[in-house]
Parts: sequence; C-alpha cells; structure tokens
Amino acid sequence: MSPRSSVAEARRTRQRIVERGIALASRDGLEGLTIGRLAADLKMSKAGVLGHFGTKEALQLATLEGAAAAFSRLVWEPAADVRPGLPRLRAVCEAWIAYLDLDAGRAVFPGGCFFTTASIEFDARGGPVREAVARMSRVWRRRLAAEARTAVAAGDLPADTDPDQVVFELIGLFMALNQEIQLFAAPDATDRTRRALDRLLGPCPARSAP
Amino acid sequence: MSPRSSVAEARRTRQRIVERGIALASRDGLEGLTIGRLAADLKMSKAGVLGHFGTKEALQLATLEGAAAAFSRLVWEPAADVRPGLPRLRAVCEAWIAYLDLDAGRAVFPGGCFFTTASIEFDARGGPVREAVARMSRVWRRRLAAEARTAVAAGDLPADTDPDQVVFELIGLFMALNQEIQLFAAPDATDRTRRALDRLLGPCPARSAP
DNA sequence: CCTACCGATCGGTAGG
DNA sequence: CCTACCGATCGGTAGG
Repeated sequence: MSPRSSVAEARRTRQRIVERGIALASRDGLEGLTIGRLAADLKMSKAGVLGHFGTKEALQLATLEGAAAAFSRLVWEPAADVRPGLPRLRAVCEAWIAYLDLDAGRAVFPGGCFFTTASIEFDARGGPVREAVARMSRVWRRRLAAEARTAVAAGDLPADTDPDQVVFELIGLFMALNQEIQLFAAPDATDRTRRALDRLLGPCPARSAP
Repeated sequence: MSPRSSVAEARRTRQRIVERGIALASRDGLEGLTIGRLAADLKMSKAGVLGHFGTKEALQLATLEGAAAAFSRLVWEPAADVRPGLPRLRAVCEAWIAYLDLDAGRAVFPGGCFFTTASIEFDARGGPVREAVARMSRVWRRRLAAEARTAVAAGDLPADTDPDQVVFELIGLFMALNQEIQLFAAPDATDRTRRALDRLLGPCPARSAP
C-alpha cells in the first residue's frame, strides 16, 4: 500500500520509452530509432534510456513487442467477440483498415504499419530482430488462417478454399493499402481494399446459404 | 577514336558506384547506404565516391534511378514485344516474379524489391527521395493500368473491370510475394502468386472468347 | 581520383 | 536516473 515504489516507477518509465520508441520507429524504422534522439524526445539522458534495455538490440526487441501488443489490442481484440469464421475474419479486416487509416491507429503508429516497416528493414539481414519479426508474422498468419479454415468448415467460404492462399492475398492487400495511404495519401484506398475483400471473401452483407 | 578519355573513365566509375550502391541499398536501404561502406566495398576513398554526386541525397537519387533502369530492363523489356493487353500483362507478371525470385533479379537486387524497400523507408518523411519514389511508382502503375485497359477493350478482361483496381491488387500481390521470399524463403510463394493472378486476370492458358 | 581533416552523432561504459 | 566520457563512424570539405 506504499505510494508507488521505485520499481513501479521504473516500469512506468520503461513503458513511456517503449511507447515513444514505437512512434519514432514507425516513421524511421527500428534501425533509424537512435538512443540519442529517443532520449532527447523524452527529455532523458541517453544512459537513462539505455539502462532499461542494455543494448540497442534489446530496445528494438522491446519496441517490437510493444508494437505487437498494440496491434493485438487495436486489430484483434475488437473482433475477438465476433462469431469465429467469416464474421470474425471480416471484423478483423475492418479493424485492420482502421489501424492503417484512422486516428486510432495512426496516433500509435504515425509512420504506417509497424510490421511492414520492420519486415522490410530486416528481411535481408540476420539476427534476433529479424527472427522476432518473422515469428510475429507467422503467429498473425496462423490466426488468420484459423479463421479462414473455420469459415470453410461453416460453409461460409467455398469448400475448395485454401486458407493459406486467402491469408497470402490478405497480407498483400493490406500492404498495398498501407502504401496507398503512406506514399499517396489516397482517400479511395479503403474502398479499393473493401472491394478486393469482397472478391476474396465474398460480398460483405448477408450471404444466403450456398 | 582516342583511347578512353578521362571523361569516359569517370562515367564508367560513376556507373560502377551506382551498381554497387543498388546492391548494398537493396539490403540495407537507401539511408543505410553509407558513403564510407560503399567506398570501402569499391576500394575507393570516401571523397572519390562522393565527388561523383556531391551529397548523399544525390547519391540516393542516382541509385534510385539506376535501380529503375534495371527494373525496366528486367521486368518491362522482356514483355515489350508481347501483344499489348492481357498477354503483355501476363508476360510482365512472369518477369516480375523472376525479378523477385530468380538469380537474374536477385543478382542485381540481393535484398529484394528495391522499390518496396525505398517506399517503406521514405513514405513517412518528406524530401526529394520520397517524391522520386512516388513518381516512379506512379509511372509503373500507369503502365500496368494501360495494359489492363487494353485488355478490357480487347474483351480479354470483363467489361466492368476497373483497371486501377487490378493494378492495386497486383501491387499487393507482388509485395506479398516479396515478403514471402525475403522473410520466409518460402518455395511455394511463386505458385501462390500465379494462383492469385489466375483469380485476378483469369486462368492463364488459352481462354476461349467470352 | 587521393590524403587529411572537420564537427556531429552513433552505441555504449564508468561511476555515482 | 544523471554527468562525463570512450572509440568508431557519419556526411562533408580543403587542397592537391
């Protein structure tokens, strides 16, 4: 019951660092996230920032994990209550669009999709950051594939649908949406995405049984 | 008829620098392309490298232009002789797959698609490099859209096809293929891409008239 | 095209 | 959590 211990203070500070790190890295990448600029942004000393992580690589990994938690909160959780299968898959896609497009997502990730940036940045190198990015991407793909599989079992997608093919095309669609928003600020990009989703998952509103 | 003048020598050297720059930047990005490492790689002095461009930004722009020329040579030119419309669009897609997948492309761009990397790297910043990336992407999209339009006019794509929608989905597909290859080294990624292309453009081999 | 150099910033450490 | 510092590297310049 004591007023906030120094351990709790340190944890709060660490979280503040990670949150600012996510914002800066979404713009400049995890390699472009430098300890000096992060410290200046937080009005802390470089040693004060680095002390929470030890090395820049550990800071990058912590930032990546923080971004994954935020992504899960913004894109997965809003759809978690929806019925598994096609309805949930569609709800995830809507939240995913919002994550890329609306203030909710852009406030946390002002530089666009954090994982696309991190994937592109590290995909031609080795090391723990690259492996963490790959692992997170696999987890996300597995979640999506499970919903697609449920949708097939429920008859909401054609019986010959390959769930991994659906996931592959979904990934591409959202990468294209991310580019359209970040590079061209195209206002019709979300419509294009929804049209492609209809082509991939079937038209959105009430589908009669097959 | 004189043996190579010093002007021609300088041009050759500049080209050598740009070619190595493309290879290094495809791995580490245009910001990760440092003058010092590029010079060491070429066994030149930093001043010798920088003298050909003046500033790092000019080097980045020259590297970007060199990459665009190589992309055009690898992906556009092999299809330029094919009949305009759907046949040419399909030929471009095959060359595009080779650019991402085979030794031909990977020898020039060992770190994967140069333009995806550059786009992601600069899409949240300002400046001439970002504008150059956006301009090149627009040119490429316009070329693809023109072929799609021709295909519609020829009746090789449904009359209600939106060419820009086709281009949007193509861009996403090849970004997904790039990630699959670079991050996961997935051997079945080209098959997935061709399957998605069949869904988008119609099945590949001889289509009977509609 | 080179050597020699500039101030700024990088990741990281010592010591408190 | 700070100040003070380290060697390495950054982009760039002077002068030849």
